[in-house]
Amino acid sequence: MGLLRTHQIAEIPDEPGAEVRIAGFVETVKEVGRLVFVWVRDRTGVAQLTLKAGQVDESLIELAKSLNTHDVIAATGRVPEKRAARVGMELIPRSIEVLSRAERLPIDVTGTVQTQLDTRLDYRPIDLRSPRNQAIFRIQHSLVKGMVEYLDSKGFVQVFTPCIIGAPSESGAEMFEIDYFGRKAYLRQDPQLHRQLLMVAGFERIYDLGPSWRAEPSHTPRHLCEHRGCAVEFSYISDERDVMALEEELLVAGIKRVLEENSRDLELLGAEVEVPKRPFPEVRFPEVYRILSEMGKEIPYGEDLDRQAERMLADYVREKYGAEAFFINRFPFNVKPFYVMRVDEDPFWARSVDLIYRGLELSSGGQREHRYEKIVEQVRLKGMSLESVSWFTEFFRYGAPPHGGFNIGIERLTMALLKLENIREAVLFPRTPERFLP
RNA sequence: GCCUGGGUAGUAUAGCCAGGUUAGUAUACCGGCCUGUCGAGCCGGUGACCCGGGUUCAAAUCCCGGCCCAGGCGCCA
Repeated sequence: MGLLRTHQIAEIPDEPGAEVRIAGFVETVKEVGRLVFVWVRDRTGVAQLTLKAGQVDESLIELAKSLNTHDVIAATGRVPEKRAARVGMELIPRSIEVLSRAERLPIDVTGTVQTQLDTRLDYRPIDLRSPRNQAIFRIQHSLVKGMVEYLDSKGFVQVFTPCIIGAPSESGAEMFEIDYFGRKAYLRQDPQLHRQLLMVAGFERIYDLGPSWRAEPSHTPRHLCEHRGCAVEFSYISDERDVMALEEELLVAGIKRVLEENSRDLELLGAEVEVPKRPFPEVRFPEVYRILSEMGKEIPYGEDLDRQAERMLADYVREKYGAEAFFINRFPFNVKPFYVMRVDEDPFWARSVDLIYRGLELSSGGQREHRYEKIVEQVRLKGMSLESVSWFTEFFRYGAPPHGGFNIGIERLTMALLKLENIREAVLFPRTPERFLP
């Protein structure tokens, strides 16, 4: 592929005498006496060019000595009779072509001196050259691929729902306001409501892979202003347990793909990954209050969990079930948005489910209310004006199947899977309250 | 948004509390030595106290203001 090179570095044949042309970034130039070693890295690995006086032209040795770290070069050479380089493949070069010169790098991408995340993000395209960073995104790719393959196998259709919406009707989080031809519009904070409208439309099984935006000035290692989600919605469920079962299988499918395809990347990152055992444990409200109380944490009846409570529940589940992934079900309706389905027999509680993995909230979801009168009632209970959400609610007058879904945060999942210390490591170009460049 | 901590060469850090030598170290970079390096080694060199104001004989160090960063909480994916 491509005429500039004949081989990617990992594909160089282990045949003495074979001539190949490779290209990549210069990783290091080392002079040992009159010997010169040049390490070249492409996305597949490292090769060493070995320049020995008498074996290659003097002018080539001079050129090699003049190379800078991260110059981009192409080199033609042959595989030596006896390979001495431990770093990877070795070539005796016949020619070296400098494709692009590099100034001294502003950050260390080798890991010899750890650069702080914020500085690395200032120079993100260069930071991303490190094998470690590339491993993160290859793994993320496999995760998403595994999930998509699973959904496809179950007949789900990938759809694209709007990112610009005309009314700030979803729950809680602040939205980014934009100028829409002189009118106010908003960037979605979740594809939630449009997914539901596709259930009204009779699509039955869909997923939307796309961005969401939160205008919250969150200063934590697990929040972004822009993140991606794998948002799933499907119809004809009997209750929220069907949603949980699907979510379990989805997560397992993604993680299995990573284990199948990324063993070297996982090793490079020192990440320990296991496929979570199914079924995932479930803890329910109001028992959650009792569990926490026994652990010494009092949350008033009917109130939401805080971060500490979430972590304590994760500890509880790990100890009791040995599980890293679990569900929290039946949240109090008063802490959830208007569209969730309440439990008919005890409407204080909602069929609303969070998925926690390695102590981190990966998704919210559950069964949605599909009965028009109930939706209207819940809008009123939330103190919202029916008018503000009628663009959504009105369609439920014309028939809607029972349905549910969830939205798994891709960056959160990547972060938890690889035990990254900061979610910004799991995004190419993170958007946080302080940063929207590069 | 509230709270806490921080800002010293390209990068990462020591020094600050207890103000006073040429601001130390690692790495990067430049030059030199070395014919098998692979975190190469050895020798030499370049290079820094976030900005503004104040206290003081003297400020990287103490005080005030600003800007920037990180983390905790809240919100959540």
